[in-house]
Amino acid sequence: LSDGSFIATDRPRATMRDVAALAGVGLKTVSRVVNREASVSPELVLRVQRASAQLNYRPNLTASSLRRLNGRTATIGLLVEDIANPFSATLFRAIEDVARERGTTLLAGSLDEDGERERRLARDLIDRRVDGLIIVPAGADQSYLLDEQRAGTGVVFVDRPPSLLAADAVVADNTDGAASGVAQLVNAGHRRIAYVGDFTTISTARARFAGYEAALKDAAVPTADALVRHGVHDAADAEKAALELLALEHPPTAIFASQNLITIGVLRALRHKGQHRRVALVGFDDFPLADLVEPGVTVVAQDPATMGRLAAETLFRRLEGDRSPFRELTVPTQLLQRGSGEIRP
Amino acid sequence: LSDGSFIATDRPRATMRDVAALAGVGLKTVSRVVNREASVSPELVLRVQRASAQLNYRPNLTASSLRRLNGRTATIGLLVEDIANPFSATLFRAIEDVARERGTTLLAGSLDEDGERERRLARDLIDRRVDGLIIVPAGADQSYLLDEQRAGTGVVFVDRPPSLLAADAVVADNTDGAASGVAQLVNAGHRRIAYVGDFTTISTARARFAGYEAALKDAAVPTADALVRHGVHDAADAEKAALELLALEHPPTAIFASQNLITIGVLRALRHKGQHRRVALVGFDDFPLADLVEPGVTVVAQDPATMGRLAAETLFRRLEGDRSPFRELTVPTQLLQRGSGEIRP
DNA sequence: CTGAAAGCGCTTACAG
DNA sequence: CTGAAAGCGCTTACAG
Repeated sequence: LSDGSFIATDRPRATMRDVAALAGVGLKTVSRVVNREASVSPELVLRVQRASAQLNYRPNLTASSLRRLNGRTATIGLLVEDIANPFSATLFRAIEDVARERGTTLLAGSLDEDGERERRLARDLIDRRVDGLIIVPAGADQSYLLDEQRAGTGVVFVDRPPSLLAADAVVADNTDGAASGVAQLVNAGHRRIAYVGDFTTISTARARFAGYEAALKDAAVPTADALVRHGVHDAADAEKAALELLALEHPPTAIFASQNLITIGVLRALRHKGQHRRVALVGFDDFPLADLVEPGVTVVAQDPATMGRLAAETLFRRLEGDRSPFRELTVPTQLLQRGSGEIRP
Repeated sequence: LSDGSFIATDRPRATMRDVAALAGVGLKTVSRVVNREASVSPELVLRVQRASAQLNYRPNLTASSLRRLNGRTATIGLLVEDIANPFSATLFRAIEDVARERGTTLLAGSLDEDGERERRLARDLIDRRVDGLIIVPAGADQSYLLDEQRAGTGVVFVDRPPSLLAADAVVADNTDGAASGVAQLVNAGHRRIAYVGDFTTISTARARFAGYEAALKDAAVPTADALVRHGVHDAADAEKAALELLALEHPPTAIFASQNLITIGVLRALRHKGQHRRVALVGFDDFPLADLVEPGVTVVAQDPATMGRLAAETLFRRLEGDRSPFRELTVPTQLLQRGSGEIRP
């Protein structure tokens, strides 16, 4: 064990050639042993393994994939909104578990709703020759990936479908799910139901707003522009928007929030105003501890673990040669009644 | 836009050679343009760019790093406990932000406290020739990385220091932080303070337990084995352990939890038994919504964003040639009093 | 069962 | 300013 000073021998890494020389065999024999090809005599296998261990040899995967016929790197890329968001983190973990079974490693990045960054990071992953990409798209146009698809890279979208590109996608039942959440509020007796949602450039935000409108229409509840807030993206925005709604002359008696951070922000505003037991709240997308606050937060729960698993399985099927038509898989949501959505006006 | 059928031209990807041929220049000239080397005539630059665009050329980063002298791949590897845990996810995001400024991409994996998996995944990342590794170690021996360090790979540990290996590390002030949390409970008047903590194989769990013991000793409060539960790793374990503690003949009047999932599990048990306003609770590591439950959960908050940033900055300094002695950076924790820790016996 | 030669897509070292 | 040759560490295609 060192005394803490920096170790910098910069001892060069042993190559296959070095192992071959030490073992007294040809380069190709070392390659066979490393790749566990059967046809090597036990004695040579042993000599190669000894030399490998002695030199602490580690194969260079990037070099091997260069010459390999299929060019596969056993790497896939994942682009999400923000890895620090629990939805994205759960997606990552589910995809990681599927990838691990295939000996595949994940490159990942956060897009922060920036379409330009999406293109830049996707290009970066392509330049590293990932076998496939799983993307929560931020931009409004994914046609830049067409040539990539043609070159054989697997491309699967998750959470949001692609625009201007045909590809596989795994999404939640955003419209129906949102409608079920709003219907819950209607059934509790509410008529003044506010909507606090994300940028309308985001397809899921549009779909959820459509569900909100549909549920109101179904119940013959008139919509009111004053109760609708688009373009709210994080918890701080949402808290502000909710405070404004509560300050209206005719404030809402219930609020529907289009994603987890918005729900949390609205919740903070309700707490701040002491209205959390009086104004009903339903959020889209579940979040940790939603059941432990008082009252518990009623949510339309998505299933990000299933969405991630399905996206990864779809990608690997494509990489294994599946050429069937593209599919859009819809993962059901589930209304979890915990109290906040059952408050009556 | 396609009709939804699978596109599979498998049009081969254009290479630098193809671009050179189409532009009517030498291979090296294309390389110069791609790498933005100055000494190319404007006319040739234009021809190369036209040909590149026409062929939808994308450079192969793995091929370029192969021949490049420093062998750098502009990729770093991150191994955490579980990317779905908010602590790990925040760490990832902070490291990602530093890496992005350096044009570097992240490969990441979850270890689930499995030392064998740590070695396997670390080897996998090494075989992909990452420039550096940032690791939350799961195993009890990181000496397997010594040859890697010598070969020039940057290795930085975060959250937990390495064992049997000298390397840079960024950690929280686990012992002092835990002691401050337990001191809060002592100051509120408690004498029967339980400890619910993780596996003692985890160095941070040991350090936090040491803080618990030190705070009790400082206050001349005798320790009681019946009030100490080690080996609790997730929320379900913690809920069970807390229920057992509450069922003791002389149950604790306060509980100290050694990490975020344990705190949440203990909280569930207290709720379940209707004891959350009677039994005090302090947790190590903050978590979302800890301030929104009632009473708010008093925690010893870590700063995973700062820890991740410092770890990444340390790694990049090493990659840029810093040869100073290894350092262990300690990031302070902060006691956040929210109510649960201020409950009196 | 084994290995020498060629080549993957690029950068390096060198010559013009 | 430009490009032909050699080589990075490996796999392929082939010959023995």
